Amino acid sequence: MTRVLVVDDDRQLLRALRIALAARGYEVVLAPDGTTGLAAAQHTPPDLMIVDLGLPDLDGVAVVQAIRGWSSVPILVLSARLTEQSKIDALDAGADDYVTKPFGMGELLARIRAAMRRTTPADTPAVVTTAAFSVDLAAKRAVDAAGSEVRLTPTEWHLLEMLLRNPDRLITHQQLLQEVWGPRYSTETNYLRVHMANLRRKLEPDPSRPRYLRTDPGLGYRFVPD
Amino acid sequence: MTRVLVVDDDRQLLRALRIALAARGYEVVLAPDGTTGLAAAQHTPPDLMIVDLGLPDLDGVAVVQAIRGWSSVPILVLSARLTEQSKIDALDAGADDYVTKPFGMGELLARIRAAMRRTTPADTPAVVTTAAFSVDLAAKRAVDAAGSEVRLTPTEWHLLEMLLRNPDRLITHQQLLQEVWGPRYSTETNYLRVHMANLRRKLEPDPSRPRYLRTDPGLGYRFVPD
DNA sequence: CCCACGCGTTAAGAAACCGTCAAGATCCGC
DNA sequence: GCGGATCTTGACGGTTTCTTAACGCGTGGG
Repeated sequence: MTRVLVVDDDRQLLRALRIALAARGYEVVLAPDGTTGLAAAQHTPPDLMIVDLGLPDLDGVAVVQAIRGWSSVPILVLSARLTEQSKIDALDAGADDYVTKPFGMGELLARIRAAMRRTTPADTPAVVTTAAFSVDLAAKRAVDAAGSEVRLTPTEWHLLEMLLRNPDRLITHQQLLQEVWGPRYSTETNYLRVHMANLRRKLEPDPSRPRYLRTDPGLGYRFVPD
Repeated sequence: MTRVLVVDDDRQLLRALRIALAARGYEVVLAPDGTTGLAAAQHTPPDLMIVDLGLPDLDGVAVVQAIRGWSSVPILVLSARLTEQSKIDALDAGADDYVTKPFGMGELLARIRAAMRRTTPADTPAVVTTAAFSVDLAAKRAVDAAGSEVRLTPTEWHLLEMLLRNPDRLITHQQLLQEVWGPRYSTETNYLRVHMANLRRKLEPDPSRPRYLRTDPGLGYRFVPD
């Protein structure tokens, strides 16, 4: 899922953006000031950032420069400032686009789509490797220890991704079912057993004795790295 | 030198742009209408395009769509129109940015720099060769193993380019549909099946058993090099 | 000891998806 | 306008994937 980080101190705008973006299937992370925004960008790297120029602590341009020091994530700058120079400064600091308040939500969403469209190339490796298999979550590619390709179905990818993104952490039946099948299926633990068995058959050295995809009886599953 | 193609019918604006861009070291090509602009884009492929929405012959959106059929050159749209929908349409047609008239020359230049900054670093090899075919993405030329030329349609080029630029990497249905047909078509997986079949018939040694353009059922397609 | 329960395993039918084809519709140059 | 190329659209059968149900196994409690 595409993650969007919004850095803005206008609570009303934050709320509107969260609703509009979530409705389009984006994952939304909010930050009320520059410091929090920079921390969030490091902690949970977003696929796109929206930054207000008028922040309470740092200047928006400073935030853009700080991000550009280590990331090439698309940045969309918002501002109520009308001067041309502020636009030039923001764009030359490394912003990808500049939108003047007030703006229409439809336009902002279209600009987000335009920015996302440009960032397909091999950016995030997102590779998890163990002694028995190696999985590239971004490329949706899995290979076993011998190096031959392993084919996984959509459901298997979805399950595996949740587990691999949370190494050593228990993921409950409910969490898995809600994420993969939706909120109505939180009791169908049958599905989990079947698909986990398929995953193990494809990835575990000894499927009947899982080494990496472990069961926590009565609770859920977890991925245990080497 | 960076070549900029400006498509606009406002003589005064053309003149101002030519002077301002030339002063910054850009090579400038001017076109007074959409037809001339499209011809110029084919004849002398620019590194960036500036297109006015209100052209005498074609709609600017149509020009953007036509360009996007075979090229991913950055496109900056100019317009005096104020409606939000016209911005959304232009951006979704494949434009990279939208600037409302009247605008400051400094802002336009900053937006040009921002657009150029995004494209320059990630230049992928323009020629992809396998045992069965060889494709020159820049020259839009494909030849089979025997060396005879293969004719591909604009849609086929667009699809093939996305796959070839991301070897071994899965490209989802959504990504392909959004890139080639626009965000409104993200459910028309029918299109993909038809055009992928055509591509395979033209490029694969055994089209019914794809070796290079592979299907990941339920997910998307990927290009697997030798 | 027996039973209830959760888990892993398997297999078969249902559903979704894919490749293929061909008939319109549309767009293009001439 | 005309004719060719390209794209859209709908239908069909084959394949993959998902769902569903049944069974075996081990554990722990009665």
